[in-house]
Amino acid sequence: MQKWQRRKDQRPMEILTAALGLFVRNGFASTKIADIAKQAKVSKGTVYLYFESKEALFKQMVHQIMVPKINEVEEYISSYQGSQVELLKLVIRRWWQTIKESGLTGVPKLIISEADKFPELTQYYMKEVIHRIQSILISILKKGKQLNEFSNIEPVLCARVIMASLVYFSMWEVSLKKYDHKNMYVEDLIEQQISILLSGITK
Amino acid sequence: MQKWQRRKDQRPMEILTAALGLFVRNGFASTKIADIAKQAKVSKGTVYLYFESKEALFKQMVHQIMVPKINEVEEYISSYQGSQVELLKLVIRRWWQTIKESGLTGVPKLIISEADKFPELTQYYMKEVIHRIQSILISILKKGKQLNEFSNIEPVLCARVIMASLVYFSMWEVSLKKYDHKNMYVEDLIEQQISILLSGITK
Amino acid sequence: MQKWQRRKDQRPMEILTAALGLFVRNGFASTKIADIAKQAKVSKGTVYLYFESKEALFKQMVHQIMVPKINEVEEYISSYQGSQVELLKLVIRRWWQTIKESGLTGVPKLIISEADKFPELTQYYMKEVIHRIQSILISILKKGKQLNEFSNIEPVLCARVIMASLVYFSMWEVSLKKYDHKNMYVEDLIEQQISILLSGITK
Amino acid sequence: MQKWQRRKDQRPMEILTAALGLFVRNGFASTKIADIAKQAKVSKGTVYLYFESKEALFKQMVHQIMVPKINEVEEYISSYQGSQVELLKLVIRRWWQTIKESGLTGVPKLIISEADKFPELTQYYMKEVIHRIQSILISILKKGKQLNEFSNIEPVLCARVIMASLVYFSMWEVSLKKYDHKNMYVEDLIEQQISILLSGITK
DNA sequence: TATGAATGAGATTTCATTCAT
DNA sequence: AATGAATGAAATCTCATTCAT
Repeated sequence: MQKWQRRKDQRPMEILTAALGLFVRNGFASTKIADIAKQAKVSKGTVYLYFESKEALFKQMVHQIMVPKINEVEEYISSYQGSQVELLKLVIRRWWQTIKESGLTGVPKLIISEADKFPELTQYYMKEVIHRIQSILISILKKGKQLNEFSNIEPVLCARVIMASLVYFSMWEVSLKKYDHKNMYVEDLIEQQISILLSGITK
Repeated sequence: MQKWQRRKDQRPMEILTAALGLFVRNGFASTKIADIAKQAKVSKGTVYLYFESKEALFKQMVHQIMVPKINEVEEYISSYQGSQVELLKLVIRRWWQTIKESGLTGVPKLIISEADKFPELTQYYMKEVIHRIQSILISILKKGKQLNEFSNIEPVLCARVIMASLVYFSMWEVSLKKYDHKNMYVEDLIEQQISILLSGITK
Repeated sequence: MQKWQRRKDQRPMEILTAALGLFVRNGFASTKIADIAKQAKVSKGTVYLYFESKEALFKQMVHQIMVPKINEVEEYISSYQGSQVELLKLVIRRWWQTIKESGLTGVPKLIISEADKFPELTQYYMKEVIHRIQSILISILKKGKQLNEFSNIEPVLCARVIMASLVYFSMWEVSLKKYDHKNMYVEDLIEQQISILLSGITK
Repeated sequence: MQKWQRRKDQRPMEILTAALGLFVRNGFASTKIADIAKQAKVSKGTVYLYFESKEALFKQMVHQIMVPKINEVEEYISSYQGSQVELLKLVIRRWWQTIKESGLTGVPKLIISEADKFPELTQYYMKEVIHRIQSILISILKKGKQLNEFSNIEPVLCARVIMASLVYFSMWEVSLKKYDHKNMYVEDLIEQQISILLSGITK
């Protein structure tokens, strides 16, 4: 009884975790409920015990797996004291660190791949993840400009340029890395990005 | 009022063009042959007259639509005379211009989404598109370093950072743009990217 | 003009001959009009110029290819003068010889395979081929019995037993021979059959 | 009023049995999965639950339905004590009896019709059925010759002549019988065959 | 609660037949 | 008369979902 109860509590997340990996690798349409069940070591029927449909499972997966992580960076950042230059470095490194530790590296690829199939989800993701990180970056850039730490850049555009490569790196990690002829690491790419960003490449 | 017309020469490309749009929007698995046929204004049977299977159609689409465009940037660049700084700007702007004019904006999204389903295609794309553009960037960066135009950056990593945002922008254009709360243009983002890249943001 | 006219006359039989080979090998349903057209070195459209449908083509094939051969054995036999024992041998050998020379070895297999798909055709074949040969055999056997050449056999049953192996041999030739571990010839089997039969039924 | 029942163990054989009847009547290509499903009183999907494809179903049908019957005649025969003449009669009668009781009358027609579509299956059938029965016949004929029961026949050829009519009779039963103008029985034909054979080969 | 056998709607694919050229 | 591109009805096969066990 006790054991079953515990299972009942854990099962949904086990299924969602299994689903995430498969959805990232194969996309929504190509991922079969049978595969998810197998990966989660339950039967197909059990998946339907916890989730109404494949679409509902997908949506809940994105929500439940992302929600608890969204505030993390924000909280970490807001408590920080120091120069905007250091803060900018911190945010960039922290994004990758968090996304990787949480096993969410594949989420951006998934959102971009399935955007038009799940518009509300995409809007949610844009609003709650992308735009919030961008806001953080914009506020750092604006403050840095005021404090004369940064040159005359356009914070809104600049924040998007920074996000662009960060999001791309996570997609590259799950999708193209294995087909790349060079053995590279996202960490190195991010450091290079920080370096270019902060110091510029022209003399 | 004819039931149909004989247009053996035009059909295949019309089908491929219809397919590209749908594959980019919906992905491989969610795109139905019936949709492609409808979009190309032919019957389902006609699609199979020119392509062996849905997979074969997908592969030919990527090949036939990409191959004629690959050399374009390369040729344009190789004929250029001027400073490496100007050349770098040129390459970046030209990439976007070419990809947009050719209607290939959606290809990167497609490749990343379907990478594991079509490994040979992904390798082909990496080798013939991504790595070739990267090589061009690397050679510009190396030459610029030698000529003292650029500071002490690492050309290989730097080229990838540049590619990262460029590739991301094209994915954003076809996938996330419509869900973005701000009305932005890739052209502006690219100019900002060039600006940051060339001048740096720290004083 | 003249040449075309000649073609117009020959085409139907060329198509029927091509069809016979393919129908025998692959059966009715698995034989494609495209295959027949290819084999006959015409286009699909041309097949429909001469035959209303695939079924009509099949029926005409059986009729036109068989009709001119049916009377041959009968005529040959009826003109023969000699003992019934010799006549019996003659009929048996002649059946195989005729069927082989006419390229009709595959017809029995075809009729048996497609009997229920083409009942009228099967009835026609039974009536015009099988039963007529059987009648010849029966009349020989009866006469032989009267003339005391043969022992006390039942002509009707005996004729069918003879036919059984003859028909089987032609099916074996086109269907199983190539999968047989021993390299055998129908001619030898027929001689053995004749030998058993005659020592079995002659006094 | 239940929508369906769980009958994992019985389903496969029910489907195979349904398939055998339809394949024998209509051939491989003309038999639709929908027909088999209907006959077996399951849905199309259920057929694919137990069999990978139509071809796989066909192959398994031939194997599973034939294998358990193959040894039956052999065992029955090997335990027999008596003269070779009696044994020969026994084998011939037993073949028909077994094939009929097992509902396998249609298998020879099927094999001959589809031989070239399923070469491995045909080889299997030749090796495991036809050649084994032939071996039994050959050994009886040889032994009978040694024991001076039989005249100077060629056992190998003779065995094939015997098989020829036996196999033909089973094809006739399922295919041509209903189009025959005389109402005959295989049993009578077999007795006639035995009668001719034995007076033909016994001394 | 958990299972996985059974279903059936809908996808891909085939191919006899038509008809513009 | 001849062609073969185009069609669409019908086949095979897939898989999300249901429900008897």
